[in-house]
Amino acid sequence: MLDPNCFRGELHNTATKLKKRGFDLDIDTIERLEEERKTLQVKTQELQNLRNMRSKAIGQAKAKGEDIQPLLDEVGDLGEKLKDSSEQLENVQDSLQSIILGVPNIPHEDVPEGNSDEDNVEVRRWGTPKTFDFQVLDHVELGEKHQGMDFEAASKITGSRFMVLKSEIARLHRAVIQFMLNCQVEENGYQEVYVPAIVNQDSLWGTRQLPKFEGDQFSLEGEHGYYLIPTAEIPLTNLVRNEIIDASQLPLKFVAHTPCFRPEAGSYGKDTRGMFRQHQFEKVELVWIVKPEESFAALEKLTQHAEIILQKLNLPYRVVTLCGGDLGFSSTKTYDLEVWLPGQEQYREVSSCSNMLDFQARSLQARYRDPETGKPELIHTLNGSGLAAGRTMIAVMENNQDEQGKIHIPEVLQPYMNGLTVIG
RNA sequence: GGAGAGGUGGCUGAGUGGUCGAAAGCGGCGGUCUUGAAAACCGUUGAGGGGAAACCCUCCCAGGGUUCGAAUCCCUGUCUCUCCGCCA
Repeated sequence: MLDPNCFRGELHNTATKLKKRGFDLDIDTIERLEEERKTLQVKTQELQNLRNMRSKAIGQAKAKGEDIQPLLDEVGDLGEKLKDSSEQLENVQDSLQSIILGVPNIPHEDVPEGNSDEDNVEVRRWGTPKTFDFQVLDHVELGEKHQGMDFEAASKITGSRFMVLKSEIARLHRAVIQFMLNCQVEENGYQEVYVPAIVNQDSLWGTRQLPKFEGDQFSLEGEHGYYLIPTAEIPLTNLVRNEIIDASQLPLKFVAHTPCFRPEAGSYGKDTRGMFRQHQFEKVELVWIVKPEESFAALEKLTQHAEIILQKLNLPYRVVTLCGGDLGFSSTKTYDLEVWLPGQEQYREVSSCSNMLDFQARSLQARYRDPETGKPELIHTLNGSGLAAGRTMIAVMENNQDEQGKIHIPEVLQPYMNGLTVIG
């Protein structure tokens, strides 16, 4: 959530900045509620002060053995008034809060104008899409050719948007994950973390999937109010919830491999073919916890760390900056990595790297102690996929096929395939 | 799953319904002493919020309740620990 001060003196400025992402701030309502809040809060606190003083006086009188009855009479209807006032205050604060919780992060000034992914701006390209002098197969055809993908089995076992992988393809999938994880741990200095794939509501509030995006998670039956994670960003970022971190510990760089679960509501008819968009998929996630002044430099590094994976796999890709309208709720700036898929003849998303500034940290109450002032300050959080495993595997399959439909294993993956160089 | 014990500041750990936001110790910071350091000694040191300000409010796991007044009493939840059972 945004700093409450964004809704006081800064209100009009905030509203202007939010327009970039197509968000309309209800200025009039906020101004009215703020006014009421101020009056009621001052009044309530005065009454509390009065109560505290009276109670104290009663305590002192009793200690001296004096008669406290006159003092008790004096209290009168103070309790009623206080209750009344604090209830009103609570109502106003709830109204304000529910507005504020629905307000997304302010886009960074670098973020391009625009409404949809068509307005995203390409930053750079790496590699050149190979030209094939034969009819390329997409990953579904390749997978079925090698008896490595069984979508019918998956829909029998569960339903649509699930998959069964077998044999070398299943192993290739695992190889991609191991490779990515090892690379981030051994070469880029990440701390490997194993986390729960089921989280409680507090964690979802912390990273702001709740209250606004309840429908984007699978919730579990039972009295716990648990959810399946749509991304490891949630458990990883919540590691620092309610913590005051020593400045010397920063930056924290976490990497984890987890399954991710997404209902994909609202994407009917989109990417229905193959394993591009699934209800369950594997992902290696990168999360940084940094000092505020370091977060934009961190975003560049984090993005590079995701890119290195694609480079080592020799997969052509491009990097785009998301425009205001395409930006995620909590992000101030996001780079998407899009890998070339010969089967679709287009660049498709395999990673999304975002700087959340203090937007999540505020609801997480995640802070560090500033050595200068000795005071706790909100940290900044960042996250990015490094990378989505299934989509990366698709790209490996499609980009490394030959005329016979054989899949050539990239060198860096061969050690994870027991030395296998080609499938088929 | 059954039985019991507990959750207090950065940490350990006291706390009788009434100046308790909380003793003490450790740690941190500042100082005295020292050529320097250590030791010793002295001082200081929780978080969040409101208000133009003086100053005030809230917070002792969470949420309710009792009371003029709750860290302290009651209820519910939650987590941790110990024992038993079960188990990968």
